[in-house]
Amino acid sequence: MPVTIKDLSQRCGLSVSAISKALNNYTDISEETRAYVRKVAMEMGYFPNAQARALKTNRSYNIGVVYEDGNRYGLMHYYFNAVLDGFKREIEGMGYDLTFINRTIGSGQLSYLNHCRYRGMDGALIACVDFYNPEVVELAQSEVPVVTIDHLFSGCSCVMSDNRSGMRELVRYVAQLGHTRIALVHGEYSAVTDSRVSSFYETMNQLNLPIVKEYVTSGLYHNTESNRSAVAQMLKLPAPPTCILMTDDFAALGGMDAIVQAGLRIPEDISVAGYDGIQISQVIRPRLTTVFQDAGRIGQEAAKRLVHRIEHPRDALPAPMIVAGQLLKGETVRQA
Amino acid sequence: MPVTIKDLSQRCGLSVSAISKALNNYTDISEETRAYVRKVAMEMGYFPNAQARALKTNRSYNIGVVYEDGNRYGLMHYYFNAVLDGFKREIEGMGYDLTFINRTIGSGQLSYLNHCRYRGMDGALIACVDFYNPEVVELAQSEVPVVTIDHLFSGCSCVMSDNRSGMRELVRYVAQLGHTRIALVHGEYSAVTDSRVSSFYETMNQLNLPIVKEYVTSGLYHNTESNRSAVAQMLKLPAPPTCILMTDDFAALGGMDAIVQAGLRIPEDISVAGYDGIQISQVIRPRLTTVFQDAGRIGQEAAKRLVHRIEHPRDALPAPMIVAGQLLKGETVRQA
DNA sequence: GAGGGGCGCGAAATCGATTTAGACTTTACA
DNA sequence: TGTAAAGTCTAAATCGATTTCGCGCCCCTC
Repeated sequence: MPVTIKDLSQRCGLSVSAISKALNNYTDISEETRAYVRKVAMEMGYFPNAQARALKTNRSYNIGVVYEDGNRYGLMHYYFNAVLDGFKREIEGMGYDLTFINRTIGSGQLSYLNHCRYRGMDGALIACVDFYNPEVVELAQSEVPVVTIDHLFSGCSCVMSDNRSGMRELVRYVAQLGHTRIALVHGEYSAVTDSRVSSFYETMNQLNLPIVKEYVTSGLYHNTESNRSAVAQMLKLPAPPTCILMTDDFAALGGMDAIVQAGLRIPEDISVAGYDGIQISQVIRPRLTTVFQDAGRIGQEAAKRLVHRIEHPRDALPAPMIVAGQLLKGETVRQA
Repeated sequence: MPVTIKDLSQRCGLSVSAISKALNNYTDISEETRAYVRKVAMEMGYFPNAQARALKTNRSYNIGVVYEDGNRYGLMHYYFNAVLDGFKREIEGMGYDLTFINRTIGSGQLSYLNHCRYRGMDGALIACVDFYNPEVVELAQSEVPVVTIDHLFSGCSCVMSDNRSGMRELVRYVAQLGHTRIALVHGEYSAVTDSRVSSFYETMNQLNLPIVKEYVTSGLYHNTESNRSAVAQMLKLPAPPTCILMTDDFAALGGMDAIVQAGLRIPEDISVAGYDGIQISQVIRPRLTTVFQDAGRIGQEAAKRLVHRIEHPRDALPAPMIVAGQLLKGETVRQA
């Protein structure tokens, strides 16, 4: 059994409260006593009981992670896993633990918000979810400090990837290589999709490139099949595009496969690009042209912001942080 | 503020203990009262405070996950993420939460075991770690119920993939296609590596195939560069192998790249196979020949075993569960 | 009608910490 | 020298639950 504060009290010949104060740097404990208590605590291998402390202080040093999308990719989502990994490293370094939030308790059901309250979460990270889910909205607007990734709720901290400039750079790059018939397979409705699609239109307009209605179509993020069929459709057009931008790197694999199946070569016959810059995109051949989003850093920044919000709740909420992407010139886009 | 049991007590005109008993199905509360309390609890949106309950009962309904390997792939490890995903779904369905175990607490350090105690974990999943790490061993041999993936500790529940039969099937398959110069790039030392390597030797012997010393070499799991260089080395041999088995699917991408760089084609000039059967392996072209391990199911079974162990501690420890793999005949191994 | 046995509920201790209020000792100062 | 002010520590309440023990009450039985 772990050593309790009571054990320390007995061993030191001091009251329980004196021990607690000594360990928590209260000023009404002499330097001498404090040092003595610390020494004994170390010797006996004492560490506080998290639940007892949390019960009294309302601080659990535990952060909830809402990480379930409707499509159930969950922990298999490459981009978000990288975000979560960065978040985890950073927040653990600051003394917090990470617990997944779900909607069950014992045999019953609980909303995300109540699950956070149930465990006394100090804050929550919302990533990889449907941000339009009412339960997600409820949590974001509650008293629980929340940080979101790639979606802005009023009153919440937020870190987002700069999808506008990423898409702009990408379009400019392929345009500069001579492509004019550029297609976009975008993901399902979300803030991210919104930024990318509108940036796509904007940039195409700025470059005086024609926007063909059939060239802009909808797929699903992280879903190879949806990109496969979207691309297959496009290839059947009388005048197919010469370059196709996919929803993301992983899904791009499906789109690329459709191209190969159609007997075309990448990039000799048709160019493609992804988005995200996940690890595999740079390991496969041909190396994927894509926009790298520093997911690890995004997670890290999210952790910093959330902890600041928890520990300094009265500070003004800073503007959402925008993390710039970086164009990776791979081997899948070729001079047109 | 959440509703407490005291609020319920006032509202119902019953003692706090009566409320608690009613909600916990004690037999000394009348059916009528029980129903009444439940109804009011529902109306007021009551749910218990996890820390208060855990403090008293020593049951946190929280499971620790040790998930940090020395190589820091952590949450980016495709195979283990799939295991964790299956584990998470299953265990959440049984009313438990998942918290990552690390080695910090506030500003100090804590062993994995003490971190579990600190949070009052009901049990722990050990996956994706160096199983020879002394702290991991300490946790496995402690009073905390533990389930491990792909490594057997005495006294612990365990679910493992059948690496012996998987490797056997794979070797037989490529041999049957006429390959005799079969190479193996295996991963770093571990129980899994051990099974695969010894099964490789066994099967080669059974098939009366020659084992060339230079054909068996060491790489690192999940590391494309190590497989790349291992394969590059082999290709320089006077008589290179005609088929190379890699540490795993992801790392195989590096090995395959080395082959392409050397101006060879897959599988026309040389055959390759991976291991794991992760999602991307079946999306890339050529589709990778590999052994599929049902990671989701492995995680799920691990969850079931762990919970059983927690809830029925006196039951005899069942033998480790061995989950069979399944050969996926892709497009990267060809008739020799 | 007195004793015995359920039944239904309440009082109080408890888990392991934190924190307020107060007590006692020593020092400081007029 | 007396009193105020520090300086150090203790006692006890508290957080929100669970659980043991015991107390009435009703009914049954002899």
